[in-house]
Amino acid sequence: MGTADILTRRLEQFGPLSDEEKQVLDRAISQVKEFGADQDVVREGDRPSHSSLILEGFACRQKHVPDGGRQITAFHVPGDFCDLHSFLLKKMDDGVVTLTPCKVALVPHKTIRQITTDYPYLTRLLWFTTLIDAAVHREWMLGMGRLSPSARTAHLFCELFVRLKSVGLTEGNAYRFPITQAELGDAFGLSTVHVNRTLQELREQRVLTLERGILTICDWERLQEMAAFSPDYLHVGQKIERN
Amino acid sequence: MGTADILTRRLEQFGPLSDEEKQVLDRAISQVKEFGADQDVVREGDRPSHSSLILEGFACRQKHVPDGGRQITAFHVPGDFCDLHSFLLKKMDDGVVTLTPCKVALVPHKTIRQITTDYPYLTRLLWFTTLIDAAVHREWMLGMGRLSPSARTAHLFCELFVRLKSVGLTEGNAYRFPITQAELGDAFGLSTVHVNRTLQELREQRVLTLERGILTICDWERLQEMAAFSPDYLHVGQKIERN
DNA sequence: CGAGGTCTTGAAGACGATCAACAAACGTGG
DNA sequence: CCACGTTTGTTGATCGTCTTCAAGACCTCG
Repeated sequence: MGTADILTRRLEQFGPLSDEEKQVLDRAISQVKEFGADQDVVREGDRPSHSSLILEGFACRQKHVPDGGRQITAFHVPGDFCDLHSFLLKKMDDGVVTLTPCKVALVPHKTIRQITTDYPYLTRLLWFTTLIDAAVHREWMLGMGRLSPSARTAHLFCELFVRLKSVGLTEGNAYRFPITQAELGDAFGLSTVHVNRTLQELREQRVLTLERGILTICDWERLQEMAAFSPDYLHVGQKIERN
Repeated sequence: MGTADILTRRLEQFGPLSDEEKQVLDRAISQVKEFGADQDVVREGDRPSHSSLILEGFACRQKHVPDGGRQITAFHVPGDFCDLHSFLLKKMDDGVVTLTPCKVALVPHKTIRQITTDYPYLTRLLWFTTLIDAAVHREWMLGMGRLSPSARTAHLFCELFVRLKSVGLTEGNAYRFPITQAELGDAFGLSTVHVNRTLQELREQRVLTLERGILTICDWERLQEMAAFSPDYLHVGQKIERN
């Protein structure tokens, strides 16, 4: 097993893989690329010839708005195939940007195409991961449209806890959270100032602490409750049948 | 050709279909169901055994919020496979509700599974449509997070014009728009009152009229400009290669 | 013609944005 | 290891936007 280790582990969450399938995934990676923080992995409007799998670090997807601002549409953590959609969509409607230094594996679209022809089960697994992305989008829409800023913030912390735990990147009830308040604002549709005040509110309620890039959940039950969070939409541990 | 006509026409937009593939799609429909307005097609939390294709009428997808409200996450028009994602996601994270009386075709998940095994090209086309759904979600997030209410509203009118045109449901620069202001509010994350005032603003600017459920675009250029609309994300007319 | 839903209007108040200034943390090089 | 500069986080005050509540007008369909 090479660098595809994290990809096989991620997909195995959703169903067992044969040795052959694991090899196919391992060989699918053509290259591993390193990025610094705040660098473009793929730009909005690009037509990439490969998709990117995050091996290490945090990244996000974003769309620009005419006046110079941006909307962050997703956060990505190791194991995420952050632009798998470009395999079929061709032209990127959003861009991928690193939030921290990242190690990224590249998988040529040609290889993915071959997988869709020869490995229907792997295809369903890959399709499945893009459907989860869409489910996360919907949950974010709910947050932006109908939840209070504090609920929205609490919700993100819940979501990331579940997602990071599923790839082994939590320590107890804490995890690394290297996202700045300005970036949170761009994700929530709030000003940086308001994000700051919202975080203070969560701290005052003693449901979490956030110091030096480490987020610690003090009261998981109450955090979920404040966020109206249910992990169902993340589909962790759901199995796709092989046949 | 039977009721799958609209499905083949929709998918043919994205690449040619062989006679065999058309037949497969035609036979995939197990049943056609009629719904009145404001009826559940699939409920949030359901585990349906089939997916629904809208043949006639308008529908939406929605998520409930604890306090009794809802967030509409998508509008659906004829030709849309509104819950294709339930094929792999199993448990619905959102619900499908009709906005007007609808005719809906049901396609068993078992049949879709078979297609993913035997027809890789059809599979890619179907996957593609779910990726467009996700791209629309992202565009809505941009609207909710970063666009003014009037831009958001203008954007929806642009989007629906392009989508309805692609299935032949526009007449000149007008189309049927049976969505109430309360429903728009649930989609935009705005109060009904504010939606009303926003529509007045658009009318005063003479870019559109909306009377008796007919939306007429008076100034397409300016409407797009106000909305920062570019149809790219809808990928109409993009072709998927067969091999 | 009447009833229910939808649209419209006004006024009050809550909420979040913006601006500006300062504090704290971080990292980089001396 | 400390000094310094830059980025990130924090605070207060003001202003505009959107919500809420409540009432009335307008459709539309039986």
